[in-house]
Amino acid sequence: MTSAAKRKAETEPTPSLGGLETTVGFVLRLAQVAVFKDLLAALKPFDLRVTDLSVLLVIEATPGLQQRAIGDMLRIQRPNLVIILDQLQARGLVRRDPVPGDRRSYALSITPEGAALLRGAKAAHAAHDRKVLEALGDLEKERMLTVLERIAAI
Amino acid sequence: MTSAAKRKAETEPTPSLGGLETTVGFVLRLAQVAVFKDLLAALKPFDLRVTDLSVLLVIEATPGLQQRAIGDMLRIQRPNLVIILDQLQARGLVRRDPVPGDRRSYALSITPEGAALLRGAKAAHAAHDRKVLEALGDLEKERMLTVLERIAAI
DNA sequence: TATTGTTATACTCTATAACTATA
DNA sequence: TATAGTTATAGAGTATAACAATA
Repeated sequence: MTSAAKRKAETEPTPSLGGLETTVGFVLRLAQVAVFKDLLAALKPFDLRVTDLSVLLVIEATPGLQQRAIGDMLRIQRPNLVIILDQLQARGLVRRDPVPGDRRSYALSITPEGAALLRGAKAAHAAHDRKVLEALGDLEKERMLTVLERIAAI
Repeated sequence: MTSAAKRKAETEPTPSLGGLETTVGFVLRLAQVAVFKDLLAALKPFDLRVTDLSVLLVIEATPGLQQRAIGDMLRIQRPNLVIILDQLQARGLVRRDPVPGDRRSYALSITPEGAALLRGAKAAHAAHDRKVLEALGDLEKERMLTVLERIAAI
């Protein structure tokens, strides 16, 4: 041990997280950050952020949906969703079509190009999700989802 | 049903999350946001953010700790931690004392005022944590922590 | 009056480069 | 040369107020 290291060992106490490490909230946060980082990396080849993918998935699942509905479902503020859709539309991935009977809103849908990109992105998403599921071990996914939903409803 | 509502029902399909709702990552995110929102509200009376509390807890648990060590433990970039500590110090909650043998760094500690505030904040934190634990139902906390730690290590 | 989408803006969190003073 | 703390700044992500067009 060098004298500097020795002095360091004398001076610095062994650090502790002060109980934080046995807190669900703290570990929940670490897990969520890790999952989003991993998913973001997986979506990199498609130039999509996590939010972009979620918006595309919702539109694909329910074509004709209006912006307001998507924002409500994904908890994205309307002004922020405008920007996201502008970008996706500029890339030719989604369309904003007129809604018969309501000229205020748009019917959103995925373009063929969007669908093609989504196929790859969904495969990457699935691979990522499998990694997360492996971390669950023998804890059933449904059990985990139920608990997380209950926490989300706090 | 009004004619507007009827037209709405005809036009808008029943929306779906497109499989997102059965994804651990998505629900994990909802849970984490809910937990942090609840904790932030619980800490409001003490004028502390979640990060402030975690920093105070770590310093209290290990007095004499240096800024770098705290940043590493809590995953806070050093430049950002400077601001946080500046604020806590300006409020008289923490102290930056000289470290014998290394004039580059500071030994951090909680002041009596900080300790007094922390007592209340810790009680609020504990009450919040009990709410989270209730949402776990019969799933043991240790089991949950283990799974979340494994996910965090993805 | 209320609602959809929009614009502009602000606030928080997080991240990076470069500096200083020490080691 | 490397490290601790700092400064300045930039980039996400998120939030609110106010507007135009339409209901």
